[in-house]
Amino acid sequence: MISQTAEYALRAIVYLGNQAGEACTTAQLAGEIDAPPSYLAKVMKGLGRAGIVGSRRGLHGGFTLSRDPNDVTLLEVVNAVDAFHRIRNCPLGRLAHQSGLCPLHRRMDDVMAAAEKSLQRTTIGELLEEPGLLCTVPCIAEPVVLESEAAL
Amino acid sequence: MISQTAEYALRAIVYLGNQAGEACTTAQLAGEIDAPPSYLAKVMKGLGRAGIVGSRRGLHGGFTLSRDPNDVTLLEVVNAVDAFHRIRNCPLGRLAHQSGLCPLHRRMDDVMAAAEKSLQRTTIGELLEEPGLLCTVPCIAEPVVLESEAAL
DNA sequence: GCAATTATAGATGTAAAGGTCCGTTTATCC
DNA sequence: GGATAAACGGACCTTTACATCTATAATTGC
Repeated sequence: MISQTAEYALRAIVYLGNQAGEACTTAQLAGEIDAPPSYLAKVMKGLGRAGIVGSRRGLHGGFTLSRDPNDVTLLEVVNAVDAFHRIRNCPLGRLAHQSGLCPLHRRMDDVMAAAEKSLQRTTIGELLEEPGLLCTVPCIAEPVVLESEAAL
Repeated sequence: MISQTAEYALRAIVYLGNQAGEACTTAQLAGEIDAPPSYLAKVMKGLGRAGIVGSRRGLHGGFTLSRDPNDVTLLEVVNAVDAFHRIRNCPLGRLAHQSGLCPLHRRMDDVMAAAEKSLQRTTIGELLEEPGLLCTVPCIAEPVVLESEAAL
């Protein structure tokens, strides 16, 4: 549902939203949100095409949020890089189900619909205003050493 | 979220649930639920290991539901073949978020949690009792000709 | 016991998602 | 204008999900 690509996109947008208009290069961003730099470049391209971020080339260039964070929903970000899929027709192509899915797929799509709506309800702005630290903004933060590793 | 593999598994279980104990071979099943036979064989193995279906080899063998359909949840079926993933720790491994996710991942996991719960609430039995035709039980059903194809 | 039928196991192939690399273009600084 | 720093575009590689194939083991009917 949320691909790795969408994860990167969301992290990047949240980070940019916190930067108050300061341009941020792909390399910087990649470091901050812990994404592979060259792949992130691709993801940012997608966000640019969708009009969510703007970009400037050359020295002191980089990416900025091009819209009000309160106006950008999580769903928009996800859809920009990796479209969210609802079940619109019977996956088996049954004629009898052209209008109206069977009970199974009705439920499945209900789940999808709820997820979609939930992503649409939340804006980047809301996340920025919430008290908790954003994990794209590490303060005291250090990489976690897992118990399994620590035991070695 | 729901992989192709999970789709096949759910279709198969729904179909078997409707067969009232009659054993069904992989080849038969594959035809009915429109899944690649040799791949379905693998999927069924997974369902067998999870104890959801039982199998018999040899002539007149095949698969049967090994439990009461009212007792098998959609989530169980999905988990049997392709575990459902929640966000339990900060994906960036931030120490500051070992207990409690950041606002972004809190939302993301909320979406997952809702989906998980929704899948857990519904049983195979409920689907079988619903009025609509199951699309794994084609009656009048013929493959749909899409408008885009019909226009050619 | 033999032939047919079926699940089981595992090796292999294919397609899509995830990820890297490099040359080109645009902008800035000196 | 030359050097540098960035996004851009596209070719390429890698990993994983999806799918196929073949051989083996269990079961049945004769």
